[in-house]
Amino acid sequence: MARNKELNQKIKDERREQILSSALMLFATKGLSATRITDISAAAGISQGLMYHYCKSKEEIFSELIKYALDRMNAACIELEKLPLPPHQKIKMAIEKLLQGFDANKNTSYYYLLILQATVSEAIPREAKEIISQGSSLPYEVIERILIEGQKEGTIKDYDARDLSVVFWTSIKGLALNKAAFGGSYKMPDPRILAGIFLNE
Amino acid sequence: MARNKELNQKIKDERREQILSSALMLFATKGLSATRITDISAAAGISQGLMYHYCKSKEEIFSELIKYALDRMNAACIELEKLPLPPHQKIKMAIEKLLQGFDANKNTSYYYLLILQATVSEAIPREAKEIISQGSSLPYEVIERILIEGQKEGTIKDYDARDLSVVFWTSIKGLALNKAAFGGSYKMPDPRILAGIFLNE
DNA sequence: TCGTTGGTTGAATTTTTATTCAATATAATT
DNA sequence: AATTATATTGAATAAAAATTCAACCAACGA
Repeated sequence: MARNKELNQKIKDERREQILSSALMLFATKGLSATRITDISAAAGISQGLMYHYCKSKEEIFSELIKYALDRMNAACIELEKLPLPPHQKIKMAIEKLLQGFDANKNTSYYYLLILQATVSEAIPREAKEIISQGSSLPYEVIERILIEGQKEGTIKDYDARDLSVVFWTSIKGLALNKAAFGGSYKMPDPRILAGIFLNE
Repeated sequence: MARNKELNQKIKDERREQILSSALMLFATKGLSATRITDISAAAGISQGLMYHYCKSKEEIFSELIKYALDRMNAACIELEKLPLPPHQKIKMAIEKLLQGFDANKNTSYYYLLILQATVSEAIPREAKEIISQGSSLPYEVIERILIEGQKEGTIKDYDARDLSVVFWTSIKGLALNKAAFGGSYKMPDPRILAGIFLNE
C-alpha cells in the first residue's frame, strides 16, 4: 500500500477546488476561448500536465461551473418563492439580497458573467449550451409568478408580468456586469430604485 | 497605368465594409478570441490571404468597430441633450428610441455586445481598452445631467442621480444582451416600465 | 529501509491557428 | 494586343496552444 485513501481524496478535492476557482475568475474576466489551459494551471499553482490529471478539457470545467451556478441560482429562487412573505416583500428582499451578494463576494458576479457568456456566445461547448437552455428559465418563471400574485393584491404595478420579470433579471445582470467590470471602485445603487420598478406607490 | 483609382477605391471600400460587417456579427456572437481570421474571411466571402491585404489583424478590426460604436453612441447622446424638450421627455424619448433601435436592427445590439466585451474582458487589445476607457463615460454623464435637471423641476425621482444613470444604462445593456441572445423570438418590454424607474407619478 | 501507489512535472509531440508569399486574375490604359 | 498596377488566391511556413508521456517524487505500510 501507499498513501491512505483519505489523504489522496483530500488532495484531489483541494486541487479540483483550486482549478475550479481559478478557472471561474479567468473565464469571467477573459472569456472561455481566451483562457489558455496554462493560464488556469498557473493561477492554480500547478503544472499544465497536472491539469489533464484532473479534467478532460477547459470546456468540461466551464460546463461544471455553469451547472453549479444554475443549481445555486435555481435553489435560491425556490427558497424565495417558499418564504412566508407577501409578494411585494419577496421582490424587495430578492433585490436587496442580490445587490448585497454582488458587493460581498466577487465570485457572485463572476458566476453571472459565466451564465451570460453561455447564454449569448455561440463559442461555448454544446454541453454547456444544453445545460443553459434547460436550466435558465426557472428564475424568470418564479419572479413572474410572484409578480402576478402581487398584481392580484394590488401591490405590484400592472404591466405585463413577463415583461416585468425580464426587466427584473436584465437589470440584475446588468449590475453584475458593472460589478465585474469595475470591481471594488463600483458600489451598487440604492435597491429602492429597482424595487420602484415593480412596486405600487 | 492600370485600373482607375476610383474603381480600386470602391473595391477597397466594399471589401472593408464586408469584412467589418462580418466581423461585427462574429465578434458579437462568438467573442473576439473565439473568432478565427478564417471565420471572418469565410463570412465575408473572400480568401484568408486577402484579409491581410485589408487589415493587420482581427484586433485592429475589433478596435475600429469599438471606435465606431462609441462615436455613434456619444453623438446620439449629445443630440439628445440638445433637444428642446423638458428633461423627463428626453428620458422617455431616449428609452423609446433605444428599445426601438434594438428591435429594428440586429447590428444595434451587436454593437452593444462589443462594447460590453471591451468593458468587461481583459482579453482584448490594449488599443480597444484605451478607446473604451476614454470614450465610454459620456453617456453616463449626459443622462446624469438630464436627470439632475429633471429633479430640480420635480419631474424626476429624487434618488442619487449617478445611481439612476447607472441603472438606466445597465438596464439598456441588459436588454441589448437579451436581444442578441434570443434574437427574433424576443420582443422588447413596454418602454413605460423603464420610464417609471425615473419619472415621478 | 524498501517497495508500492498515485500525485506531479516539464519537455516532446500533435494540433490548431495565424501569417507570408509566389503565382494568377482583372481591367483600365497605351 | 501588350502593358501595368493592383486585387486575389491558396499552398507553404511560422507561431501558438493543446495534449501526451516518460521520469520523478512523496507518503505510507511492511
